[in-house]
Amino acid sequence: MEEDRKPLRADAERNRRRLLDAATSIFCERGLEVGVGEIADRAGVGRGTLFRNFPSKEHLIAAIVVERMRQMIDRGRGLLDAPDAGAALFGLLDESVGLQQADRALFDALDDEWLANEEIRAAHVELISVLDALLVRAQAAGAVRDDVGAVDVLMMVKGACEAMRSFQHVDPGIGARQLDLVRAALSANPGHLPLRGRRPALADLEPAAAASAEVAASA
Amino acid sequence: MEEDRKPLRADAERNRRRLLDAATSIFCERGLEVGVGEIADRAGVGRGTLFRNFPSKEHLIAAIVVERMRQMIDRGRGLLDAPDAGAALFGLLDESVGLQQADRALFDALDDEWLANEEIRAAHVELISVLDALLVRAQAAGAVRDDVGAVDVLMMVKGACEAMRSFQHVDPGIGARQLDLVRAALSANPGHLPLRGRRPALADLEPAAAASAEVAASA
DNA sequence: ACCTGAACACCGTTCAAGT
DNA sequence: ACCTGAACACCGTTCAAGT
Repeated sequence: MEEDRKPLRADAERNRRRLLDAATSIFCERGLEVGVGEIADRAGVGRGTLFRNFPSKEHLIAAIVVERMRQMIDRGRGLLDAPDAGAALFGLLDESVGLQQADRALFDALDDEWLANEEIRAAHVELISVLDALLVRAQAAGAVRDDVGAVDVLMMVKGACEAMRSFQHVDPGIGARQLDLVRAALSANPGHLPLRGRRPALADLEPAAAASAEVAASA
Repeated sequence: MEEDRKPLRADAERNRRRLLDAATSIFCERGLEVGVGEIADRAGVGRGTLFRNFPSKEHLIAAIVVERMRQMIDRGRGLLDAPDAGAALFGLLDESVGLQQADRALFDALDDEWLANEEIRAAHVELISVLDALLVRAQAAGAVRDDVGAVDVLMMVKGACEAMRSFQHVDPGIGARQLDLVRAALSANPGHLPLRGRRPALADLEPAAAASAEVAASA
């Protein structure tokens, strides 16, 4: 579950970092569709080296996304014993959205298919479990309604990020505003109507059983 | 502002429809990255015909998105004189999310760059103005808080759609649940904290002044 | 072990020839 | 006017040769 990969030769490790850094800055500047050639150039390595470290362009992007998620995870862990549980949870969400605003289109890259990626799913599970810990504390403190789960929260935040991405050029404050709406939805406010469906559980995030079931059904 | 294009020869018009239909079903079945060749084949036309009707693959996708948005716009107009203003607004949102769930990844395709597309921006403006009309009625009826605008609502719905796209395979009910959270955020509930930023206005959706300003700044 | 860049394959797009 | 499909250009990926 931790951040160790099989150890690489010193120069290989350095190249991996250079590629990650070059890709991060280029993607943030100009979006996800810049060519891999340019990335290899900026990193100062050959095209082949990129594909030695990352099986495909998508895997490279995934690695960057995982780094971003790890930042959130670490920050979340640091907030686990903050005095004000509600402020801790919403503070993390604010920071996440802020991070997203600085970059451009990275967090967004998390559709169906990306969850097939082993690393991304692992990071997702970790992130949700940290979020869950923060959420439970906030609920115990009476700052958040009891009928929501960490997956609900993550979904709303991802939604806010996505929405922000579309409209931040027309209103840079839209991210913070959307987050305030998320907060309103999650507040422990009497008079809230009950939610449809059931409270999502951590166990739901297992390997893509849906996909294999679908294949079986079509046979 | 209306749905008339310069009239085409009968066979051309028929080919355009065939391409739109073929693309819609193929994209829904297998996602946005299927080749244009396959679409032309299913439509029963040559590759070149596709590019005669749509300047690029992106424009083809945009045309489909516009059709979807027009469906929402028409449905919204039909709800303008419904007796229960609150139910009308949230009913439309529910239908929109349902539509999204049936398809796969179409509505989602609305990032920054897409708004540069003239047709999409026009449809967006229309959609928001209908949403605004429904929203104002719902607010007058006391069903929705007064400090939100149509853009806020659209952002939250787009967020819910996006979130749903990531997790509907693990929990098909997530869309309805997210919408209930949106409803909770928008409800006229005393005890809601004030929102950061200002209430977005319709006038904000003007041509991409941000982009040209950016270009000017870099000179 | 790892690096390199020329070569390959694939796919969006164009265009000369046809109706 | 519009259609067609072979040809082009571009970009992700591979691999034989090098260190």
